[in-house]
Amino acid sequence: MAVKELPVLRERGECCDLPVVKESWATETSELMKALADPTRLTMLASLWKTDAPMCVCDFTAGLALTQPTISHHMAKLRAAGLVDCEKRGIWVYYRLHDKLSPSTRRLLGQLIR
Amino acid sequence: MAVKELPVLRERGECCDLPVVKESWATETSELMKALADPTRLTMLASLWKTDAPMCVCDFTAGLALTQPTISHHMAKLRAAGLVDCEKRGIWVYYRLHDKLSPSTRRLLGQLIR
DNA sequence: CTCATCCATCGACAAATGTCGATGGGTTTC
DNA sequence: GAAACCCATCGACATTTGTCGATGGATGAG
Repeated sequence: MAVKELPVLRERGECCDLPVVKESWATETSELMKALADPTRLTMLASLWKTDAPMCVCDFTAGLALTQPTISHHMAKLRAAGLVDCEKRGIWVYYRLHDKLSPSTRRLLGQLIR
Repeated sequence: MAVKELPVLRERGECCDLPVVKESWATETSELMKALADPTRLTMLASLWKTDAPMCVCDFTAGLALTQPTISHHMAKLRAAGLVDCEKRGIWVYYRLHDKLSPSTRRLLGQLIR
């Protein structure tokens, strides 16, 4: 609540410099956050994380109250973000967490899903 | 790429059960992710994280190529997400990271910002 | 008091996003 | 073959989101 130590006294019209934050970091990180910023996608990721087994689109269509195109749409976003990988096997398409997730991304998911 | 161990043979029309993922967790976590899913807000958070000093709206207006209402709008979102706190002091409104961030949220930000 | 500065809010707008129904391609079973 | 199933893509639509200009309140300097 209370600001303990105020910065040096302000002069009107003078602003503090911002620390350097790389624009590429901000855009790339926001892309990852966008992929995670949906309850359906989080649920799908958490399911894949917990079972640690490949699952098909129809599994999510059955478990979540959403149509098949919607599930495919969300899976495509997770795939575009590099979070998920898939393999076609017969009639089914098996999705799983991408096995080459960077350690930091894996830690991130672990923290979120716990 | 390759699915090592396939689940038990599938029957057409039969789907696997999803592990239990609480809906409240998904919606709450997605709210946090939405707050982080924007390059401007990430930059502002990283600035507050790195300087560990309160900063004003005009500082960000000067440092980022955005108008003052837009900066205020983003700050309001960060505040609504509980990530940021503010205190008015004279003409200025000082923003800082919320000092009562949960440990998990603090770890999360630490991982993102590095 | 008057004016300049900082800031939040409002209304407007374009762009992005989540969802659906319809369609069609692949694949297996009959 | 023919039919049934799984899935991706397309077009459409409503909602949300990021941005801006305009406005007004609050506060301090002159």
